[in-house]
Amino acid sequence: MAQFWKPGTEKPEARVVDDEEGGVLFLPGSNSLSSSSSSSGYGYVSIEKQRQRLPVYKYRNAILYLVETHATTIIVGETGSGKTTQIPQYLIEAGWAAGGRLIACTQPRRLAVQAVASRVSQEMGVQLGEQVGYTIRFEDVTKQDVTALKFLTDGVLLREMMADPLLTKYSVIMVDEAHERSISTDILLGLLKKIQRRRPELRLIIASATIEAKSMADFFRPRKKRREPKNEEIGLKVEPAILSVEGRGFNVQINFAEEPVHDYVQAAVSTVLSIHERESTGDILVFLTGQDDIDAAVHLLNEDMQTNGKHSSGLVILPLYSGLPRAEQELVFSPTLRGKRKVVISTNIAETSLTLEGIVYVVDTGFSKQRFYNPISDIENLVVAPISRASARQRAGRAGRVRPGKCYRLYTEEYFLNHMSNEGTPEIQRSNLVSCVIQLKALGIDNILGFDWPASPSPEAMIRALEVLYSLGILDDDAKLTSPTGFQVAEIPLDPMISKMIIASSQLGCSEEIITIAAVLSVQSIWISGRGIQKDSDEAKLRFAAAEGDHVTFLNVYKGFHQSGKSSQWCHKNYVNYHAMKKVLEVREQLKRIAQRIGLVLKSCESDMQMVKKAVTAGFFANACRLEAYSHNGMYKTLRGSEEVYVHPSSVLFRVNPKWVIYNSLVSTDRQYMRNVMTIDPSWLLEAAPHFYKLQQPNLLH
DNA sequence: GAGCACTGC
Repeated sequence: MAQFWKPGTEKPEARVVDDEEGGVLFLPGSNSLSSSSSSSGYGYVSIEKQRQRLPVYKYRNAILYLVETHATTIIVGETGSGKTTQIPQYLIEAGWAAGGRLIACTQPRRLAVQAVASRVSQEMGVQLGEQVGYTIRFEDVTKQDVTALKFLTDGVLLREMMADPLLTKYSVIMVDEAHERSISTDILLGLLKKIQRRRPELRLIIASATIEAKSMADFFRPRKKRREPKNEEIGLKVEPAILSVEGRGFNVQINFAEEPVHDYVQAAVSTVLSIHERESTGDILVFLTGQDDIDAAVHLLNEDMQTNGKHSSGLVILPLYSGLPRAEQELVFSPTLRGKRKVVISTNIAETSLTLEGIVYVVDTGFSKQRFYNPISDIENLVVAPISRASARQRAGRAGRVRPGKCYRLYTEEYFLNHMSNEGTPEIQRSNLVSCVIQLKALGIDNILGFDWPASPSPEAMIRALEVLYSLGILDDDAKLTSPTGFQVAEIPLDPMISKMIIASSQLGCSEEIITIAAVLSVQSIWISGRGIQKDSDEAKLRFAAAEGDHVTFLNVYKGFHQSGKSSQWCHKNYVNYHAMKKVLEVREQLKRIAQRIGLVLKSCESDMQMVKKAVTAGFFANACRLEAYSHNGMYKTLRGSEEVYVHPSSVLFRVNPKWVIYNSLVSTDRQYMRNVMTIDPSWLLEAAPHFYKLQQPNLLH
């Protein structure tokens, strides 16, 4: 059997080990770290002890061995295993950051990056931003030549590849939460596999919470034809290694519905009441699909408390979704008072992004809202759809964080076993691909259809993305990035249609204004909304409303905000979201820096809104619509696909219904609503995209 | 007169 080096400060030597089993090594609890050797005080020992109690600790040597001897190591670790905070430290201790090299650990979310980096720097007893640092958009807390371990979002690592396509400064890259299969994780995995061929010494660690490790291993296993002789030469195994680390969650008892449930909101409410009546103390977490469902459930529970107080007294009912104002969101983290039971009614935000302590009961309706993309109509839709078994397990796990818990699934076991999919569809197969195609093109990957994806998007979606980018003048006849437009668009971290609008504004002399509009469009909403203040906020909005539509209205709001000295009171008074405006300022500054770097002209057109509108049209001509001549209910048809659409009631052009408009995006509910709408002169469409309109349908614009 | 699951550069 293999011999192991003593963990310590020296980098382990590469060694070839007889391993007939084929790469998978499982080695529980046989090693010990000489922990006392470097203890320098009580606090340090205590942290060291804590570290050793984590389940991942007993795999320390096994993990280091696998990383040393395998190009790719896949680690399946349940929540609480400690993999995210410990493995990067093991790598440092083993010398992977020696000689000025860097260790990277990616996360899908900004908050996770900050939290983990801060935790790890504490454990190592170093100042955050020195040896341990992090990088997220707008924030680079690292120090050149000092930082050895860097946490970052996978999106930031993708951006870094544009400057350094082989990521040469990294010796090990750990991709965490790979099971979530976000678009940027999937692109990153595809690219890292490519990098491995050019940089055989690079080590990858793919960390995932679910057992789909096998399909991940299949992905990273090189095709038989082109075996990697280079790797074999340096004693590296190309076969990915897989290692499982148990978690530290408590047992969760699963209860299924006996019969299929018809009204899941009502069923969720009854389940909460019966838990409250029959079960011992402990908070309840309910998973619903969206704001509508959640408000309805909150209402039903409150009603019950009033009419039937006996059953529901002592319940503290708290909604939770991302659109909720920050202060209300934070209520879910406040400790439960004695004799009270907290009921958090949440969207999927509590499945991954937020972790609630004290949850003992989970009610899982089996549904969530998911994005789907139709490449034929080029429309993204948000639909309520059944979750996957992996999601259901994740939801149930939320009940076992503090003590053994219970999960109530509002669907039958038969349904769970025979009708739920094992894993959800990866995001890349449910999305518009324009941004992702641009990123790959910018990295010199021209054959998009032949790219080795962890999960391939449909050819229809890829072709549609190529068409859209061609019509925007970003790709040429050979599907290569155009110069300079295509290369400039790739540098701007926004949807290509918005980037195109910015580039056009540089030529039209209104880039200051357009960059403001781009920044506003990239935040969720700059308005404060909510029940009870609707009328007031609508009235406030009218103070800024421009006849040209929402885009120019945004300019008015920004101007007012700027003149007020960026005051939060001004925002409050005008029903404008102060946090959103601060984000607008940040994005705006970043866009200005990028614009200057790629040679755009920063210039204001003062009050010439015609230029602003032409620039918007240059990016969004494909979203042009005409009011139906005999329509009395404000029905529009898109010029491109004759889809029936309406102005969204939140738009300043609602009920104004000008004949010609373009929109920024569509939301589909019972109708398709255009969000962020602007009036246009139809002749601009031919000007902006002659090939797109004139050639297609010559009589369209009359 | 309606609504935005969740991220990210």
